[in-house]
Amino acid sequence: MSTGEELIALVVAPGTGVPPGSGGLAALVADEWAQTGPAAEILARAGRLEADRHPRWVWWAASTDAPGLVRARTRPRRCWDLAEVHRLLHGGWEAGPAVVWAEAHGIPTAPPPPPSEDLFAFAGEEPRLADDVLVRPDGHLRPDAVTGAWLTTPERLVAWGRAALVVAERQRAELSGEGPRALATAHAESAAAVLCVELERDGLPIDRARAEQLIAASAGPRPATEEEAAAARRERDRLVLRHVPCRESTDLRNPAQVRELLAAVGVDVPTTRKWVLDPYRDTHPVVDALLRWRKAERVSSTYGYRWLDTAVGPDDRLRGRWTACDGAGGRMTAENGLHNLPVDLRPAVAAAPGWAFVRADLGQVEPRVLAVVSGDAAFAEATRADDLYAPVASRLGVERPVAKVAVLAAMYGQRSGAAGEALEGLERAYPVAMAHLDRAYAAGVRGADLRTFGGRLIRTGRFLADRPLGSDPALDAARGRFARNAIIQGAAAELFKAWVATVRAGTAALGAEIVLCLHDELLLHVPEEHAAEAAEQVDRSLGAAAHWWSGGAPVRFVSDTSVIHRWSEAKE
DNA sequence: TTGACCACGTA
DNA sequence: CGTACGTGGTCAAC
Repeated sequence: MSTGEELIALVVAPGTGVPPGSGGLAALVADEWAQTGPAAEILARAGRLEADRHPRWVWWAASTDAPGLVRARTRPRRCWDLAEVHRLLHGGWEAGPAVVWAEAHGIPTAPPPPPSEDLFAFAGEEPRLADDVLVRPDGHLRPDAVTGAWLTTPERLVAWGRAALVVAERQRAELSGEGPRALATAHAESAAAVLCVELERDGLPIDRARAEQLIAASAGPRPATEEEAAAARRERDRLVLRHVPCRESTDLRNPAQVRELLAAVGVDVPTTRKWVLDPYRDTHPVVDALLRWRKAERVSSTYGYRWLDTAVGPDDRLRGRWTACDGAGGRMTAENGLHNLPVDLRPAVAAAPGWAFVRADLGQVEPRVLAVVSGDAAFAEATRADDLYAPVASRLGVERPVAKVAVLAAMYGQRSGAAGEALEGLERAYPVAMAHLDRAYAAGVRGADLRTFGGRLIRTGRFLADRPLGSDPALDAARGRFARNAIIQGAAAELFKAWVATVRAGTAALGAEIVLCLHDELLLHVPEEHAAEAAEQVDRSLGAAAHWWSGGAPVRFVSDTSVIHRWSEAKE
C-alpha cells in the first residue's frame, strides 16, 4: 500500500549524564537525504519540518528519541514507533532495538547475541567487527549500537537512522498481512507512545495545599523528625492494639501475626484480606479498628508526605513514567500513583487558576467492544441504548442487575454468584458474541496465540513455563480466562488510544494538554475559555475514532463528558 | 540485596 | 472475588 507519506527517521544519541536530546548528536534520515549535527540544531530543524510537511516520524522508541522534540514543544502529528509496532506484531513487552531488528529480519531473537567486546574470547575466534559496520555477519545489530555507546559520530547516527527506516518498511509490510485495522492500530499505538512522553513532561496538576490537608486528615500532621514519625506510627498502632490488651506487641504489618491476633479473639480467617474481614466488623471491635488502620497506613506509606515530596514537582505537577502498553492486552500503564490514586485523594487533583479540566469516561466500554469484535448484530443493537443493560435485561426477561451480572460473568468468567440462568439466556439471545468469547477461552486453554481486533498478538503460552498442556487444569483455565479477557480488554485499549490520539490532534489548537489516561477515562487540562469547545471536540472525537476503529460497525460508544475544576467533581 | 508473597489502590 | 497494572510492607534465601 502506498501511503504517500514522507518517512523521516529521527535518532538521538543518548547523552552522557544529560537529559536525552539536550546534548550530543542527533540525525534526521530520509530516503534521499540525511542531516546530522548537535541535537539542539537537529531538533529545531525537525520542528520546522513538522510545521511545513508533517511527515511521519520514525523512531526506535518515543521514550528515547522523542523527549527532546517534546521538550521543545514540537507536537509530532504522525509517527511510527518501532518498539510499539513490534509489541503489536509480536506480543510481549521486550522491544529494544536488538530484538526489534532481529524480529523484523526473521532471525532468532533468543538466545540474545553475545557481547561483542570479546574480552573473554580467544583472539581470532570471532572476526573483529569493523568500527563503521552496524550489522554483524550473523545479521544482528552490533551490541554497542544497541546500548548507544557506538552512536558517537554523524556517520554512525545516519546508519542508525537508516536501520530504523529499514525496520519501519519491514514492519509495514508485515502489518499489511494482519488485517485492515493493523496499520491504523500501529499509528494509534505510536501516537500513544509519544503522548506518554508528553504526559511525563506536563504532569497532573495538583492542589498541593489540598493534598497536604487530605493526607493530614488520614495520617496526621507532617512529622518534623524521624522520631515524630515513629511516634505517630505507634499512636496509630495503639488505636488498634488497645482492643486486645494481651497482644500489644503484635506487628500489624505482619499478616501472620495479625491472623494469630484475630484467632485469639475468635475471628478465624484463612487470610486477613479486607473482603474476608469485612463481615467480622461487628464481631469484635479490633476488626473495624484494623481495617481503618490499614486505610490510614496505605495513605501514610504510599500516598503520604514522601509521595507528595518526591512525585509532585515544584510546579505542583504529579509526574510518573508512562508506557503506551503493558505486556498483556496493551493497556497504558503509569507509575507514582497516577493510575491508582485513591478516590479519597482525588479532590487534590485540581486545574490551575484560569484553567479547567475536561473529564470524559467511556460508558460500559467492554460490552460495547464485545459487540464490535464479535460482530454480533443483536448485541450491537443493544448498544444503541445509553444503558445497554436495559435492552439486554428486557430481551432476557430479567431484572437489570441480573442482566449486568450475566454479561460481566460471560466476559470475565466469574464463577461465584448465581448468574447461571441468565447466562443461558445470553447464549440464546447473543450466540455470536458468546461463541466469540468461548473461542478465545478455548484458544487460551490450548496455549494458542490469538490477536485482538486491532491486530495485537496475545501470547497465552507465557503461562506455560515448562509444564505441558493439560498437566494442570487450573493452569489451563487460567490461560483461558486470560485470553478471553485479553481480547476484550486489549480491544478496549485500542479503541481508547484511537480516541485519545484523535483528541490529542483535535484539541492542540485549543491549548489543551492531555494530563491523564486511565483505561477508559480521559482528563484534559484546558484554558478556561476553551474548555467547552474542547469538551465538544472530545465527544466528536469519540464518534470519529469509534467509527474508523470499528470499521463502521453499528455499535454506539458513549462518553460522560464534563467541564470541571477538580477530578473529584462530576463522578458517578 | 533479591525475589516471593501479601495486601490494596485503580480500571 | 474476572483480568490487568504499581506500590510498599515482611519474610526467607542468597
